[in-house]
Amino acid sequence: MTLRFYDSATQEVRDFLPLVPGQATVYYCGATVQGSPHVGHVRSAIVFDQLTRWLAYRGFETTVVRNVTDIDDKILAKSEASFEPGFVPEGTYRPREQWFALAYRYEQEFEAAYETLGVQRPTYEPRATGHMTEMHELIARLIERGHAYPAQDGSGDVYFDVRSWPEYGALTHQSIDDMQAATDVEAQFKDRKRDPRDFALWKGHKAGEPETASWPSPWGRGRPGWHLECSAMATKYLGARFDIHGGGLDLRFPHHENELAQSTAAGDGFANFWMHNGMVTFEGEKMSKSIGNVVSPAEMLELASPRVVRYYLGQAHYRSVLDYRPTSLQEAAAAVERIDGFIEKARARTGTPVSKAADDGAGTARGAAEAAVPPAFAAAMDDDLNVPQALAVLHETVRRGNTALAEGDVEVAGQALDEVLAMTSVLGLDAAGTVGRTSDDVAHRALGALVAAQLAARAEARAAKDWAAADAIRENLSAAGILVEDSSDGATWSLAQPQISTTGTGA
RNA sequence: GGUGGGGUGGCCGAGAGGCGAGGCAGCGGCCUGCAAAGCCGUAUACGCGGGUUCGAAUCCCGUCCCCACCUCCA
Repeated sequence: MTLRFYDSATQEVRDFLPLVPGQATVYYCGATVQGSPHVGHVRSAIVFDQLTRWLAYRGFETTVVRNVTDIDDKILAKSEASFEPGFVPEGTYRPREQWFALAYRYEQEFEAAYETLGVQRPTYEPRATGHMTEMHELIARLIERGHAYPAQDGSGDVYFDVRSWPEYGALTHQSIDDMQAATDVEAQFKDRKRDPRDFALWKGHKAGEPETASWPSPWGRGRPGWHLECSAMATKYLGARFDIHGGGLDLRFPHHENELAQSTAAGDGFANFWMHNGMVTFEGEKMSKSIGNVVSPAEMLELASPRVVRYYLGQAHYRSVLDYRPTSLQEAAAAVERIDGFIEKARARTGTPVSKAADDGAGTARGAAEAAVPPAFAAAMDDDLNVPQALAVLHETVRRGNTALAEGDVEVAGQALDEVLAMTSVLGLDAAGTVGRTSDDVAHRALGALVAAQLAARAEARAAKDWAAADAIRENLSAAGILVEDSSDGATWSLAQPQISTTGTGA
C-alpha cells in the first residue's frame, strides 16, 4: 500500500516517495500573527495535523516545521494604529501595543487554539525574526545569480526579478503576461521595480517605522519581505529539498509561488509535493477578515466541545471547501455522540479503563492507541487523505460494535472498540477532548457514588413495577443534567452534553 | 482577461462506467413498563441538453450557474 497525495504543482495524485526512505519532511505555513485566529486558520492546522499523524502511523519518521511570521506590514500597521491618539480598540486589539508584543500575544492565541483542538506541536516552530542571517544569505545568493536586485531609487528595498526566472508561475500555471495588472501598485513602484510583478525580498527601513522593526543588512537597515522567511526557514530545517510543503489554498499565489521562485532560482530543489487545503466559507462565502464573516475557534468552542469542533473542521476532504452554517456543529455533535456513546458502552462492558486509550505505553492490550486501524480506513487515508471515506469506516465499525454489544458478544465489541479508538486517535479526535466523561477526577467519582445510590433505588422501584417512582428518579437526575439509559444489564448514566444553540454566530 | 476548484437525495458529504459510501433529519419496524440508546428496513440523488456504450452520477460535445486565486489572506 503506497501513500498517494495530490500535488498542486503537477495537478495530479502521485505516489508519495519520500526523498529519504522511511522519513518524511513537512513544512506548512502557520500564521502571520497580526490578529486573532479564525477557524480557517485552524482548519489548515488540523488538516496538516491529520497528514502528520497519518505519516507517523504509516511508520515515517516525520519532521514537521510550521512557521510563525512575526514581522510583516500588517503587524506594524496594527501596532502603529494602536498608538494613535483617537485609537478605539476593536476586537482583541489593545491600545499602545508594540509590534513585537502584539505579534507575540497573537502567536500565543494561535497556540492556545491549536492546543485545545488537538493539533500536535510541530517538531519545530521557527519565527521569522530569528532568521535574518538565513534570509540575508538567500538574498545574496539570488543577487549573485542575477535574480534579485537592490532598488535603484535608494529605498533600500531588494526585489526578486521575476523576468529573470523563466519558471516564474510554475506552481500556479500562470504566465506573467496574463496576470491582471494592479495599476495602482504599478504606478507606486514604477521607479523601483523592473517589473510590477517583482516582489520585495527586503524592505528598506522607512522614517517613522520603529527601529526595533529593522535589522542591519548588506543593503541597509530594513526588514524582510513576506515569502522570504518561509524559503529560508524551510531549507534551514528541512534541507534544500524536502518532501511536502503545505498551506491554505489562498497561499498558492503569490506566497507559495514566490517561495518556489526564490528558492529554486537560488539553486535549491525545494518542495517535492505541494499540498493545499480548501477554504472555510461562511454560508457560501470565503471566511476572511476583510469581509468580516469570520468565526473564531473561541466562538465555536462556546457552542460545542473541542472534540466536536475538531470533528467538524476535520470531517470534509482537505481539498474541498468547508462551508459553515449554524447547524453544522449540531450535525457534527450528533456524529460524535454516536461514536462516544459506543466507546463508553463498550468500555463499560469490556472493562476497558479510560486511561489506556491515551496511554502511549506499549503492551496495553485493549484500547491501546497503536492498535491497528481497519484496512479500509487505512486504504482511504492512503488515498490522498480521504477522511470522509475513513469516517464512513469509523461509523461502520461503531455500528458493528453496537450490534455486538446488543448480542452480548464482548469479544467482537472489544475488537470494534480497539479499532474505533485507533481511528479516533489517528484522526486526532482524542487529543481534542476527553472521550469518557467517566474520567477519574475526584468530583466525578463523588458524583458517581451519589448517582449509583439513585440508580439502585430506581432499580428497586422498577423491580417492584413502581414506574412512577422509577420515572421520578430518572427525571430528577435528568433535571440535574444526568442522563440515564437502561440496558439489558442495568442502567448507565452520563452527563448531558451542553445543548448547542442554533442562534448561530453573528459574523 | 488569465489560472484553478465545484454543482450528488430534506441537509452535510464520499464516489468517478455496472451490486445506490457514511453521518444527520424523516418514515416504518424490532427491542423497552415508558423513555433513551441501539439494531433492521426505507429515497423521485447526481445543474441542464445532446451523444458514446449492453450499461453513465462517472466518458465525449455543448450549455448554465457557483466559488477561489491573480492585492493582504489558512
